[in-house]
Amino acid sequence: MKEFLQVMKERGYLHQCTDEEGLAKSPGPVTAYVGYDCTAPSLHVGSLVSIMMLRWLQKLGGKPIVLMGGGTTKIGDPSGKDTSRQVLTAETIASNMASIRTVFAKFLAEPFEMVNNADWLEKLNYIDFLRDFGPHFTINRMMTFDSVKLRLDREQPLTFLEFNYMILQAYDFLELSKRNGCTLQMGGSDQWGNIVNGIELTRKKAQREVFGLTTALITTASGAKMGKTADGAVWLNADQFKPYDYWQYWRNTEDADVEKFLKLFTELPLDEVKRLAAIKGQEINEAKKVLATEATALLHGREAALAAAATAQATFEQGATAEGLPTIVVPELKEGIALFALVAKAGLAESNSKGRELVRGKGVKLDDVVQADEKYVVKLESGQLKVSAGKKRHVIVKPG
RNA sequence: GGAGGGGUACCCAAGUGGCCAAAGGGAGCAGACUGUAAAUCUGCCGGCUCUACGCCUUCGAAGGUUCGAAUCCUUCCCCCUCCA
Repeated sequence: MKEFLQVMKERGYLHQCTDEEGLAKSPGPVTAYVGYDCTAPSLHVGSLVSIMMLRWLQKLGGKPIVLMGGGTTKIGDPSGKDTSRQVLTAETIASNMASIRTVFAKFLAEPFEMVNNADWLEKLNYIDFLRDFGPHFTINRMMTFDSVKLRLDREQPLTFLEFNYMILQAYDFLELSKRNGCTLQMGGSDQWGNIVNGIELTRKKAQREVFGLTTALITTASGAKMGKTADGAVWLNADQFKPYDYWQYWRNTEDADVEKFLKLFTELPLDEVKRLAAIKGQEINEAKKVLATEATALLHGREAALAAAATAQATFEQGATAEGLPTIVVPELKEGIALFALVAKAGLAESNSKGRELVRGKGVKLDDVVQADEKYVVKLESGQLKVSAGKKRHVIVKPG
């Protein structure tokens, strides 16, 4: 356990821990869990930090539990949010959960526990639950937690439904400590309050000493939250975010973040990380490529990572029309199609109007040549053409 | 229940009868510079198409006044502050 904490600290995961010394002294393999929402069909890179923690835990002999919030997602966590979450249907939650599961199989070795809190939360009887657990939570105390306080301070409504979320999450911890001998809950810093509640409840109801550990919210050096790109969130599921795009995401890391990300999102030894991070100027791009390949390999496998790296190299460094770029068949090419329409067809712009704007703004290249006339007619009987929007988005189009 | 203040585009925020698809900022996209980085500068930035200065939808909701309303009137909904 000591070793795990050591790694957490060295690699920059650790933000707060309820009792570091106590946790370090835990005998035997520690069982720890992280809870995940099922609000979307995929997790995004924001969740990656905690997934990596579970991975490290397992590598170092601990037992990771992945808790799927099938029950709590029906309530909606108010932490860090200004407005209530939209209520999802049970079907949506179930299908999201199934989709999210696949990611963990890539990061964790079998066997690992995966549980769904709907299994116990949905069995609860309201009156019994209130009587058993209600007395352990005071409103006074709950009002002091950030998730509640922030909402109130900002004069945003907090519904009773959401107010109950932290109680249910606390109950999860108690339940897991009983059924799985779980003694540690990990999560993002916004989960601190929820985690602390769980620890207290477990102590009161089960007389067990359990621990909490949080990570700092990971932001880029320029202060932006991680995980946003031109096309939205950086999803972990391959069907929503292609390995190549994932590789690109890491490749585009800011200089100032390279070291931090290498530590958090790859498993390279620290001296190797240090060596890579020491590179200055243009050469730091080499470090970014390593970061991209290593991070992609963890999620999508080394083969996919290397393929992405090769595609990127061909596209950016040789200016070639690389394999691996998305290819779209546009039959209209035979007849000739206006450039703005082609851009839209190729998925590089949302509509013809957007296509025009992009072309006018000198954002479109045909086989690496800028073509700023939106009405330029592209005609292609056979073969293929590379259409680029900006520097990073490329598509191959062919007539058939 | 009483008295005030407020609800504007993805977010913040101006606008208080025509010049308003609506200032400014942020975010986003593109360009320049670079290193597929950051910072900076420039352009675009409600939507759509036949790109016209055209059409459609927007200033909490519904009606009304007016040639014309985000702006005035009426009713309603929601939020905030103070009082009870």
